[in-house]
Amino acid sequence: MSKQELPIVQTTSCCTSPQSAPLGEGQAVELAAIFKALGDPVRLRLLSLIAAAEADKGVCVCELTPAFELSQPTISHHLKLLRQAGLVGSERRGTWVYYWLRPEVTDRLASLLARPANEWQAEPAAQAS
Amino acid sequence: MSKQELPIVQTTSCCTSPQSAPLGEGQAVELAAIFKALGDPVRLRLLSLIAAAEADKGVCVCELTPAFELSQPTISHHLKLLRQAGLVGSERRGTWVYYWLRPEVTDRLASLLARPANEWQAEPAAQAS
DNA sequence: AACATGAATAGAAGAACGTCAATACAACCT
DNA sequence: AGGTTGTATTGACGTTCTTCTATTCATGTT
Repeated sequence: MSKQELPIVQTTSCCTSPQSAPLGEGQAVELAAIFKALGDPVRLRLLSLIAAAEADKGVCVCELTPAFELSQPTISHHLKLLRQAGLVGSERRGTWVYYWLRPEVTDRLASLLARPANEWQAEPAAQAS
Repeated sequence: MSKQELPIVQTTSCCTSPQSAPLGEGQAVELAAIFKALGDPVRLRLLSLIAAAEADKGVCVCELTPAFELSQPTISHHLKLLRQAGLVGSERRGTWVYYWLRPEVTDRLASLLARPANEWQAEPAAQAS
């Protein structure tokens, strides 16, 4: 049970099958899973709290849970979904577990949404300055 | 029944209640609704097809439906969700209905995701060039 | 006016989701 | 070793979502 799920996205994506259609089925499934993780108010607020922390430090779950009027298992569940989507990473430090943002993934989504008129195809992640 | 739903987002958002927390509850609900609309492979592909078209022309539903192995009502339903999220606009031209992208909304999401370490707060829409 | 075609709506069935209470696991501290 | 605190997992319940078939609405044509 100590299996750590792999993130859905590989930012170094090697295209699935760039046929003719823009955004192939495979990529659509992959991206939709990430957007679905963002499609909940609690998870969005969690992510914003996590993103607000210093990247290398991370945020303790013990700081996140009391920010919501939800049970601790519910918060834990949402954090798990964010992690499975690849949006955050997590690590245990002593008694506490810390979560941090993975900007590669959010950047990928941002670059995808930023130029919708252009290419929605596979994009080898943003190489922003 | 001829009521045209209003998009969820008003890009000229007048802040709900910028308290202390990053991304207030209200904004989280609002944004999550948009991300949820993106959280389905079919809708993502629909959006990419719509985005690929010339902005002022739009895409006919009659071109979108045969691109999927789904029933016509199902496609119609997904298009409705994209429209309710404010991601696309639609218009009837004679026998056919056309859909087009609303870049203001996708741009807003992009700018939100692009700088997660910075401010997730209310953002008066991107004022791109 | 009747008909044909494109698109939206209504209603239903099954799967997936969000939440909780209860429990299990992990690490620290006597 | 036993107890305490922080976090994750399990199982259940009600809601929401995706999809379908059947039907209705809208427009254009004969």
